[in-house]
Amino acid sequence: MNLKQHNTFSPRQTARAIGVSEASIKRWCDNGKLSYEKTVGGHRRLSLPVILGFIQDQGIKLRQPEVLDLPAAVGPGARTLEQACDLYEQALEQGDQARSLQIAFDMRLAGHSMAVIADKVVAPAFHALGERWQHGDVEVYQERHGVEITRRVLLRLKDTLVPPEPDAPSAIGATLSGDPYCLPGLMGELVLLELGWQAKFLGSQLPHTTLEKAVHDLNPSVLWLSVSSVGDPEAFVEANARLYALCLEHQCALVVGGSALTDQVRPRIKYASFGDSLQHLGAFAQGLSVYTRQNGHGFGQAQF
Amino acid sequence: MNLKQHNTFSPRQTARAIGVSEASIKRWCDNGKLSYEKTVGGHRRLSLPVILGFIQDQGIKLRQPEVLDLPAAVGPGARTLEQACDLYEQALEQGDQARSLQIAFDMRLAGHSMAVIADKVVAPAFHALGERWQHGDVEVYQERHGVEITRRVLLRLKDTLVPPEPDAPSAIGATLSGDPYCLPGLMGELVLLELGWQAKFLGSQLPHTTLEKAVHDLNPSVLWLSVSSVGDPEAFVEANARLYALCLEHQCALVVGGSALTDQVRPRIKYASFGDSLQHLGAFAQGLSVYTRQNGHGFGQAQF
DNA sequence: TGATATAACATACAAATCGTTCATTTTTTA
DNA sequence: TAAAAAATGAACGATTTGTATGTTATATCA
Repeated sequence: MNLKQHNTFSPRQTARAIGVSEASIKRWCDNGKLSYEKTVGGHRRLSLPVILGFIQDQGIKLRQPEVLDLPAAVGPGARTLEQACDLYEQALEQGDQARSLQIAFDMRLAGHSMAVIADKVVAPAFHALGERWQHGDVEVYQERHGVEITRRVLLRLKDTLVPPEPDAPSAIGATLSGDPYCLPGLMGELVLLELGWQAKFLGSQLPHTTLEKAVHDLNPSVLWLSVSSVGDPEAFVEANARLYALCLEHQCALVVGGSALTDQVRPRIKYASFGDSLQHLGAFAQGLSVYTRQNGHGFGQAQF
Repeated sequence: MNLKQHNTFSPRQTARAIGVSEASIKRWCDNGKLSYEKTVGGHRRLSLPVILGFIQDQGIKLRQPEVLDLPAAVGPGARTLEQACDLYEQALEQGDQARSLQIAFDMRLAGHSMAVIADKVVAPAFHALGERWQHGDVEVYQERHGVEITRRVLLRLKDTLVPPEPDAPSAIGATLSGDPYCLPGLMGELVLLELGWQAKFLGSQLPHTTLEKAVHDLNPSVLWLSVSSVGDPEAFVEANARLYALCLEHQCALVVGGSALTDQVRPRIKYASFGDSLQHLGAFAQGLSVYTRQNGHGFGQAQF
């Protein structure tokens, strides 16, 4: 934390807030358009009144006003994934979509994969939100709004991915009836898209019968099931067994994962791969596509 | 990596997209035909809503939509709203997101309001999809995937709207417990945004108690409830009564609408306004903001 | 305190935009 | 139809902007 420098900002922070490049800020400082002070080492420090006066004079918009509200919490974005998670949770709690988006983009710029962002930032942020709800610090509407916000953030992130090749392997994902949680499924789509797959998240609460139809019609290489909630365990196990058999028949790998697959349920279900996290899903998909590239199309699934 | 967060465009990009010379764009800016913002150094920046509004007013068409990150034509354009609805339904059935997006943008560029697109294209397309499902022509997974696709289309459409002013009246929307249909709520958000409101769709399946908290915390001028499905009618009537009372207290207009409000249910619920369609919601919001503008802030709701 | 990672410095460079002028095309007017 | 007016497109050097580089300052942590 940088607590010594209240109310002064680095060129980078200022640049982020205004929405221009760092170089421009420095130029304007040197031109005299922006007044500033120097540290003993020669670093520029800008005061809040100066920045606000500047944007008033020039008629510019503050693209990220929150950057100036929280000087301690910014820099090139959050340094660590944990910090990013905290900030993201905070942004969701405040219903601040712009800030949520910025945090997510910062992580992207820092080079983190979709899987890491999903596993280390988004998922734990919601976990923390749930904890705070149990303690009465957070209302349900805040959590739900957070889901809406995150959905939009994820779709924005999707636009940063290169579109898959037409001949890329395809995957479809869904949650089964009784499981209304759509975010893990959506994040799964992003993870697979990032790896070059043609991934489609079909939606949540799909009856297993229609998923069978989907496998039959779309003939994907992978079917991933996100399981965040299991309504009736017996029905789930039954649905899983039928899906597994169908996938075998269609040379499709069935991947399951999610927080609801506890030690009691997991032994009873069948799958080609099980993943605790989205990173697992990504790793499996990557291994699979390497395998098929080496051996041509059509692969068994006993190997996995 | 393309990580642009603010979609503003330079005169050159705008020129390429419209198919005119860069000089013309600059002239139109200086003539006041195109509103724009200036950077500190005097470079012009144009926003997407401004550009789209301009081409609507002038009756020109986008030669190269892809320059503005808009969907390029991939099939026949629709002439009428009915045609668009048919094509949209077809695209959903095929799980073709690009096509859905293009149809929606065609309508948008043709000058149709969000409310009209929602009422005349999206809603009837899903109605038709439901009909075809009953006849066994369409699977559940296709309808669900259509919901996912439409969610993304709506989000993209949102980018074509002018961002609300900070002092604009605010509205929050949601669906109550037992109602998982989120699309009408989302479309409501777009309709209100188009009219200049600060609108937030909080999500679906919200318990009425947390909505009461939300009204208390966020203090909106309007709470709109989308009702596409009513689980327990008694509970719904009870929740509605409590929300109505709370809204009265907070000078907040309660607007309800949705296909589940049949003649049997409607007489039993209380509201400031009832709407069969999103056009109704828009009309009510517009009337309300005119009224408040004339009479200052703080308005009763008996008038509505 | 000292080692290490991150951020800021100064500088240079490439790309895009600015304002302006002028030739060309299109539209309006006589 | 011909002339006048208006709109458009292209070109120019000057300016602004963003990115990349190697070096120095600051912050963090043991």
